[in-house]
Amino acid sequence: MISGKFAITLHILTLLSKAPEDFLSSDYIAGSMNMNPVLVRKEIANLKKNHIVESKEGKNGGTRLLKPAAEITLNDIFKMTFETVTFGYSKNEPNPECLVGKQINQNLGNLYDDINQKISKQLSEISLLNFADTF
Amino acid sequence: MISGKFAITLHILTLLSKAPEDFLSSDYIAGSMNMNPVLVRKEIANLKKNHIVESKEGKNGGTRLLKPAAEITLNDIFKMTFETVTFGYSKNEPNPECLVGKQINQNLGNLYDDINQKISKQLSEISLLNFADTF
DNA sequence: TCATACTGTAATAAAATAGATTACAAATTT
DNA sequence: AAATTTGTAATCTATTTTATTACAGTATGA
Repeated sequence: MISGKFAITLHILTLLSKAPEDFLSSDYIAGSMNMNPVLVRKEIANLKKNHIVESKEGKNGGTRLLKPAAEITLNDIFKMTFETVTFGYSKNEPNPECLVGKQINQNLGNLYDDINQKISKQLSEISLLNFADTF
Repeated sequence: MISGKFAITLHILTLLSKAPEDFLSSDYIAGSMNMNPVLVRKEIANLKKNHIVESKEGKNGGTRLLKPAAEITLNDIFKMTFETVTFGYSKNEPNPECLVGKQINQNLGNLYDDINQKISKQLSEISLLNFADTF
């Protein structure tokens, strides 16, 4: 299983980018995604922490982008919703008596680092605007 | 969360590659990984389905590689343990009345396809032998 | 000013997935 | 024949993800 944070966040931002002046409510956004508004607000909290959006409380409140969609890359979104891509580690500590067990996590980490660099490069070449324009 | 299938399978194969003549038991392998032998046998079942290893039942039985470690790529392992890399989809069907909701999964899928191509290319350039040689 | 409509956030529950364990039949070796 | 190992099903436990409930705080505007 993989958490839907990236997909949810990108969905939120796509909606916001389509109406950059307006404050959209978490309820409206949740309606487009068919999910609970509280979860939307949680992802928005993360976006705020990263200075991508601002929110206004109270009646007619909601959330809007803090900067143009052209200046937000999918890599920015990736970084704030995943630490890294990994293909996983074994859950338990491997046996340190074993040559392979002793080093496997280090070597997997190196491999995953390389992959992440490539993914980040690719995602940094796509802006939110690029993505939103495909709708 | 992400399943450890890739990491577990790669660990198994690394061990097998270090003793390509011998049949290693699931119990021995599980010892190196500090995990349950039944789970090891399940991943081995997957490897057998993909003609990467063969097993022998009975006393002194176990598993060994069917082909040289140089001829197995990390992409082969990736393909048999993950369908694809995704950064996830929202769990629920999005709202088909919404322009964004209607298309989001398609557009995410396209993005993920592009990423998978790059990852596959990168992984196909690393053989099991290459990986095992770093131990 | 007061009802309304929002956000923010904590606490808890439910659902889904991953991993561990148990059990035992079948196969092979010695 | 005894011992060892795979193969696999069934079940249980742990962990993670998602949903829900609840409510305090804030802004709007009639």
